[in-house]
Amino acid sequence: MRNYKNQKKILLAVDCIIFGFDNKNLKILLIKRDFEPEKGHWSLMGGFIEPDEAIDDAANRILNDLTGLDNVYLEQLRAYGAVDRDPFERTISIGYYALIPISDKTILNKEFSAKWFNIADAPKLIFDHSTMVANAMARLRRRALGKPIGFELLPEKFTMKQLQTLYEAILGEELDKRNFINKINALDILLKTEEKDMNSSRKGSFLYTFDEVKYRRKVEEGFSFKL
Amino acid sequence: MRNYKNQKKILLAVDCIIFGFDNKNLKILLIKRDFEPEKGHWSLMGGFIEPDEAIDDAANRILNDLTGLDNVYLEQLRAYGAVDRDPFERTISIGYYALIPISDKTILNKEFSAKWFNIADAPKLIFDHSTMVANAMARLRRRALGKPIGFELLPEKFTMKQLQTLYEAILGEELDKRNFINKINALDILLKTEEKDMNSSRKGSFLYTFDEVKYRRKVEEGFSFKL
DNA sequence: TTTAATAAGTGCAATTTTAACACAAATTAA
DNA sequence: TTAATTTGTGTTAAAATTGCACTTATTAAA
Repeated sequence: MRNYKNQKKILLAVDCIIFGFDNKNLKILLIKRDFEPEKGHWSLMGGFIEPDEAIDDAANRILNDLTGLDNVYLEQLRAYGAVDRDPFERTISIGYYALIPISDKTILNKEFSAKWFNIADAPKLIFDHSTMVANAMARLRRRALGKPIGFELLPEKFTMKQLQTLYEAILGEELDKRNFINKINALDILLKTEEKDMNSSRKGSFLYTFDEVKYRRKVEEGFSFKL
Repeated sequence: MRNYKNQKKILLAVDCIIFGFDNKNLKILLIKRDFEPEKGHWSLMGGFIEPDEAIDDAANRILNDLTGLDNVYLEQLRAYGAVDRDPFERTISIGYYALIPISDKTILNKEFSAKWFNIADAPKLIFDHSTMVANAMARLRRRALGKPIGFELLPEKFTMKQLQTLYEAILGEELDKRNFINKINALDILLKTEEKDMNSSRKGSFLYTFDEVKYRRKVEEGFSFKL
């Protein structure tokens, strides 16, 4: 240290762990890398940070490049900086995890040959990307226990079952239906609509939406959820 | 993205939030910056990352530069990357927080004019360093609720009172003595020695040490502490 | 039209965890 | 000998969590 002169600069990248939920499983969006090294292998979506670009902006840009989406839920995980993590050239990467809905409306940029994978079925990833995914999963799990989750991952209207399945997918364990409903209701963030979803059962199940104001308030406050 | 050519490199730094405990208050170690910009102002200890150096190694090196200590508890916080966070030159910084004992044996490198401050009394810091400290505090608080803490911050032998005071300093609230002792004992990580510390009271209070094996096991396992 | 099948919807009791609380014991300085 | 100080110790009430089973609505099939 002492001053800025003679300090060497380093390549800086962002890699995005993009989570989605298909009403059944938690998934991640991976791309097939089209340049060396590791060309043709599965990878997180990533890109380099420009000198005049905030890290958060770079993450948003990179995510938009792939999905066309803006205003996505995006949160920094941490920096990954082993010297040889990228064998081609020293690159430090900052991991971000994103939550997006899996929707027909979202058109993925063809250029990247992206594909959704169930977390459990994900292929081997390049570099330290598998570590990033594992870290992101742990982070998402912690987040689900301390703040409401689902707004970013579920369709606008959803059934109680879907919400429970989402929690189960994130936490990796089965939850008791009655206890789950009691706890979610205690949070007071849901609005029950008059509508029923008739696809899942003969009886049909009521659709809910999030009360966005209350939801956001709970996100701020946080809580300690024992599901 | 697409390839590595024409990608611009960026200056990368590490800044350390160094926590200590003087048996009374939680403190942070700050330095007086001796170069521009912001020369003469209080700052976190920091330095640049070398091209052939892992980020973790850089953090250890920088901490060692100031304290002479090795094998310090050091954990990455996150990366700070606003474009103008350092007005002199675009620099992305990765924050690390460290836990070290405040001891007479530790000789601080004079060159940095370092000084311990109570968290509450800390001066205004340069750049976004105050944000880093706030983030580190929040992280430390969360850590204290999920894993044992104290091994890195307390002297080898300590009283129950000291441990409680440490928790109170980290959590920022007073704790009930009896409940605290019950919970700590339930963790089963302490060894009671025969010795008493006679400084704090006429009666004297028993000294404890950590059972390092059990302590480390609990660090791995984690728990959910409601103090 | 009746019956069978399916998932939705609903509450309570037992257990565990957490929170609140006060006084006696040991020691030394006055 | 007395006063002052901090240590050390359990119980009880309240709150949170867990485990558990039957009825309802509806449609597809018989």
